[in-house]
Amino acid sequence: MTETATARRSGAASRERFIATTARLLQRQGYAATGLSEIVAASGAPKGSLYFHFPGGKEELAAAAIASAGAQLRDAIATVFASADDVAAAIAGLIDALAAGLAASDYRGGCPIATVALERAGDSPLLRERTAQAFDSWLDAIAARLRAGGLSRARAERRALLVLSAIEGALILARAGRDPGPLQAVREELAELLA
Amino acid sequence: MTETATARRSGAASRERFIATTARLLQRQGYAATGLSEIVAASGAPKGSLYFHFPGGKEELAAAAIASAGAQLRDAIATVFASADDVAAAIAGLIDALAAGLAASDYRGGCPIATVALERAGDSPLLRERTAQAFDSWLDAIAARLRAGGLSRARAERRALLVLSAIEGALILARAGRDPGPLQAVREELAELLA
DNA sequence: AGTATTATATCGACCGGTCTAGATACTAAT
DNA sequence: ATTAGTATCTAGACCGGTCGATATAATACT
Repeated sequence: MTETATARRSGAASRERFIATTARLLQRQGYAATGLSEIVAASGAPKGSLYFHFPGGKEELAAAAIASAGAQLRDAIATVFASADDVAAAIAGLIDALAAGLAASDYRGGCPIATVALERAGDSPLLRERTAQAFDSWLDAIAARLRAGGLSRARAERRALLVLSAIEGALILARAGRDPGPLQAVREELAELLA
Repeated sequence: MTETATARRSGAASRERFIATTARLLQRQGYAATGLSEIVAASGAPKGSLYFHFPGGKEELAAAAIASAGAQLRDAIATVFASADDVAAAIAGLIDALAAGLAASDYRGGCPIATVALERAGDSPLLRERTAQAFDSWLDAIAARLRAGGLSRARAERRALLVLSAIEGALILARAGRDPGPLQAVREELAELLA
């Protein structure tokens, strides 16, 4: 209840470092391939600290990392959308930003949560739920922009599903092929559809 | 070169069993979470046999499983397409078949190779290449159908990328949400676009 | 006899997780 | 204002279990 200030500040800092490190590793290699030792080493902290901040172990840490990465991308989507004139430009801008990030990571980045979603959806209800929530938050952002562009609520939600699905799929294809082509194709096809 | 017949037949049979078992496990839990012990146990074979058939170990076995699953889905796509009157019906039929398979697996199935593609694209050139080849073979099948529907080669290839991307993405969203909604939305939106 | 295949035992390395000890910093009583 | 007390957080050793991989022997077939 009565919480000490400075002790918590330092503690919260290393907690955030754990989350950020984990999010990056999960994005690149998924859940099962990311060991706690690797997380601890990359965070520059001992293993005991990790289990102080995340008593639930790897799963709780991953859940926090997924939530963090989900919120971060949701904000990034909102930022891109805010500086776009029309719906087509908004989607194109989002895809371009994702394509740039993917290439910058030498095709190791991609969606920050898709890998974990696929790996753990069947076995971890917690992670399944967290990934689903992140996807939903992105869908909400896209659908809101589509509604602002004149679509009805139902149509906007349906179309947002197409847009996000196409982007997620294109990120997979681009990563497997080490080629931004799929993202460009999706951008152009969606531009036609949205026009 | 001179290969014995019956010994190889029995050997080839267990080789196929390894591949089929591995393909199923990779689809459901990915590469890193699937142990060789699990594969061996599910195959009903000893571990020594596995390393006789796949001296390259886990990676070679996974590559064979990916190739097998890729060819199998390519054939399934061709089958669905063959019994569809127009392009829109062909795509809708494919999505319906995938949605049915996903629900039948209690949302554990999905794309047989996407998880491995995301997990290992950055670390295993062999698996990256194999997953990319499988995606390409599906793209070819879809593009061929689109060309038969009247599109030019370039437009068909671009649109096939959108179609496959949207399907792959919808499979992720559906799995994370345990809900066929994303697949249905993509089917309906694509039907409009293709009409 | 000779090769192909199976079968099992075992390897070192690393897995996620737990434990205890110690350092740090804020609280509260005097 | 000092200091004893307490909660927070760090630190690293350590656990049983499982990982992918290998070695060697036995079996089946030509």
